[in-house]
Amino acid sequence: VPELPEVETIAADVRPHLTARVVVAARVLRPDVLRGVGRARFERALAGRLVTAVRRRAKHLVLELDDEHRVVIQPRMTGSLIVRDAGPPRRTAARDPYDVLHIDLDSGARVAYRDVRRLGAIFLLDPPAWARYDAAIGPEPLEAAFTAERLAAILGRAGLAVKKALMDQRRLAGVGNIYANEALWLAAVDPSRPASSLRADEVERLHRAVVGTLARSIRGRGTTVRDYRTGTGQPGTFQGRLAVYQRAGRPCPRCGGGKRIALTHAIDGRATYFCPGCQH
DNA sequence: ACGAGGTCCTGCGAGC
DNA sequence: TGCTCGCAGGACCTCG
Repeated sequence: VPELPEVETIAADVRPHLTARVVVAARVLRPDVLRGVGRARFERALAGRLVTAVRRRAKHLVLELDDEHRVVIQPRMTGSLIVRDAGPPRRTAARDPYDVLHIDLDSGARVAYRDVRRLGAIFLLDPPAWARYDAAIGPEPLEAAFTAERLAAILGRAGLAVKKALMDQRRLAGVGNIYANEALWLAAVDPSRPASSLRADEVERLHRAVVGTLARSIRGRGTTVRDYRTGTGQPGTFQGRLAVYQRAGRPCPRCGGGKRIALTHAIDGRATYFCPGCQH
C-alpha cells in the first residue's frame, strides 16, 4: 500500500534513527519475507554494520550499509517500518505478532518491519545486484529529469490504459492506485484512455497532476486508508484531501452536485474512481 | 516486446 | 450473532 509519498514519509521518519548507527543485531522473525537470502546469512550480513544512508526508490526503502550492500524493503500492501524504543527486554514480552524484522541499533533504538499480510519482500543486494534492480525501475516523478516531455515519451509507446501505464513501475516509479486515480481526476483525463492517445496539453496537465499530487501528499505525510502508518506510528492526513479515491457516489468536487464519482474494476481488475462528467 | 492473468498472505466489512 | 464471500493501497512470474 504505501506508494511514493508514504514510503518517502517512512524513510524520513526512520532516517535519523538509522543513519550513522551501528546494527547491534538483526533478527528475522518471519523468514518467508526474505528473497534470495536465508535468515542466517541475512542476520550475519547486518550485524556490526554501519548504516550509511536511508533512501527511497519508487515505493521501496533502501538501507545502505558501509560494506556497499543494500537492504531493500518492499512494503507492498501492508508493510511498514516503525521506530520503537528498545527499552528493557523484559517489557517487550508482548511482541507484535506481525513483526517480520527487528533491527537493533547501538543507540538502543529498534527499527521494526511489520507486515500483516506478508506480501512484502526484503532483499540483500550487492552493488551489481542493486544496479540491476535500480535499472529495472522507471524515473522518479519528483526529480527534475521527469518533465512533461519525459511523460509523453513514457505514454507515447503504450497502447494500454493510461492508468495502467502510470502504475507500471518499469515506466514510472512510485505511482500506485490511489495517486493514479487522483492524478487522472486532477488532469481531467479518463483513466481508460489508451496512453498513446493523450494530446500534448493532456500530457502536460497529467504531468503537473502527478507531481503536484505526490508532493502535496508528502506534505500531508501520506494517505492512510487502513494500514499505513508513518515511521512514528501515526496515520497520514492526505486521505482527507482525496478527490475521488474511495469516494464513489459522492459529488465530483469539480462538477459540483451534478455528477457523482463512479467506480469500475474494468482496468486491470483494480478499483478505478473517476468522474464521468469531467474526465474525457 | 509486451500484455494478461495467477499468485503470494491475512483481515475486514458487507451481506445473509 | 456468526458465518462466508469478496475485496484490499503491490510486484513478480509464467504464459501466450
